[in-house]
Amino acid sequence: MSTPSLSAAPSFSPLYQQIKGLLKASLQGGEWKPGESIPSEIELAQRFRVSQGTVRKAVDELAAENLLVRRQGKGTFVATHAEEETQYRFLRLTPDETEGEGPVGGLQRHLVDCRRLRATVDVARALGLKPGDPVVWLRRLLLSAPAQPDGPATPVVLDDIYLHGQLFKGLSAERMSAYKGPMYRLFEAEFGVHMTRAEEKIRAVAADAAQAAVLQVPQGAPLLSVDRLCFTYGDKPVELRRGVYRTEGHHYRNVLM
Amino acid sequence: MSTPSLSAAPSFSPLYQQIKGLLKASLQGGEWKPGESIPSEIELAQRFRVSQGTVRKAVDELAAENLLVRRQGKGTFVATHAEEETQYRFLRLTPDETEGEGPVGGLQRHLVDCRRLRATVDVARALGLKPGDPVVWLRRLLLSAPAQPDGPATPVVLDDIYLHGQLFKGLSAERMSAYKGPMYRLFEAEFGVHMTRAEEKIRAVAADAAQAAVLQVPQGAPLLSVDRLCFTYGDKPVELRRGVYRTEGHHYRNVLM
DNA sequence: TAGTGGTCTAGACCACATC
DNA sequence: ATGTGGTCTAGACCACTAA
Repeated sequence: MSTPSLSAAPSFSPLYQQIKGLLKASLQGGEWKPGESIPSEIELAQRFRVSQGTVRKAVDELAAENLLVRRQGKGTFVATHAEEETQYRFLRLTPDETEGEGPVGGLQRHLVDCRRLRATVDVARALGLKPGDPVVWLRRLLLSAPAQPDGPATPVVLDDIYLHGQLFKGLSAERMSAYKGPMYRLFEAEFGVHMTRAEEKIRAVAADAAQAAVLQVPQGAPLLSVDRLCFTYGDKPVELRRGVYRTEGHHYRNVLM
Repeated sequence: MSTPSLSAAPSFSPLYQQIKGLLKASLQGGEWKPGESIPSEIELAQRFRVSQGTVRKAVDELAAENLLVRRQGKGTFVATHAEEETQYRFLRLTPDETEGEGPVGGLQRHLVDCRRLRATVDVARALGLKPGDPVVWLRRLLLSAPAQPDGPATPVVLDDIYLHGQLFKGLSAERMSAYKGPMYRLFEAEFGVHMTRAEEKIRAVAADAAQAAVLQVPQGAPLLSVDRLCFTYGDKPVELRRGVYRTEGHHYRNVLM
């Protein structure tokens, strides 16, 4: 391989970046599903006619972006929301006393409502749709494990979730309730939509009457408002989530580097 | 170099990890100051008696952690809070209308107070001190640029800052006010303390009387409470910052991967 | 034992900044 | 022209996993 180059690659970027793009395209195209293994580095090197080191650098970056997961001795796998470690990858709410950095443990999920609606202007804009396009709307509640066993669980999160209507066609309250695992795992398993990345906008708001009733706080009590826009492969927005969090006993944790 | 190994390295970890540790130690020890360049990869490779590729991997990781900054053709530099790009590296508050992902621009800083105090129990615990140990306390206000030029600036952030007393001995209101640049740059320049990392705990709270007055909101209005613990080299905690943010017109932005 | 990812080396060449 | 980081290769060997 005297002059390494991809056969028909007009763009002028490093080889490993081009490989990375091809791998991303394969992920987006569904050549490898979440949880599956991708070909070994040697195979990929042969396929793309580059050295193993170049493939390695591409895979390294995709692993750093949490699109792939490397496991020594076993292979490289497509990231999924199925594993224990990544259950609540996007939920940054943590009990106050916890020292172990872990996310909130022992949450109960409760689906309040699920309907098919037409996108409002702001929802449409966030999801890249036109106003009036179909969306799926979910409302669900998260309750933290009770202090004593058999004690009452306290509600901590109320989420309003808007999903891209085309991608989540058959979603219903029944299918949601039947599923035991985390929501993003269900989205992968039932609709083939893997969430890769999210952006959140956080504000402090006063609880309105409805929120106050559900979260068992006085009306006007301060709540954390978390607007999350969640993307799948190709940075395509597919979920808008408006959550309000109770932050007595819990907090939103973040690390800055 | 037939059998690559560090002369006296009893631990059993990859070479590049050991190199990384040595580089970190040099940063912590002040061999290279923020903004300065470190030796070239070739020099480091000779010093540590490893190949350039091994040094490269160590430096890559330190650059990923924002401890070093690579500049092609120029060299590798110790990260600093002086550059434009990293001015407000740790401030995640953003104007609502902004599309460009940038942090809040055109902020006015106003120092309200500055005293030497004795650490309370919680401050001491956060900073790794004993209760009663000396700390420096700062209160400062951030005001966003006015809508119209010559219009009134609106207060958006009220920070209470507690600093490790030993490290910030000569800090005074005068020195703070005299300094034009960002606070973390002053800390580097005047006290040799570079902030490497921070952890934040975010809650929604109701404005008390004092906060309401300063931030020009009604008492009881919801505010974002941001508790930041900031670390220097060696993960040593040196600053505890309790901020309350107004979030009408601004929001705390976060990206989840 | 074979296959995977992980580490390390040595050397070539490219892109960028500076003199 | 020189020195820096950036890319790419080829090959050796190690560590882990599974059959």
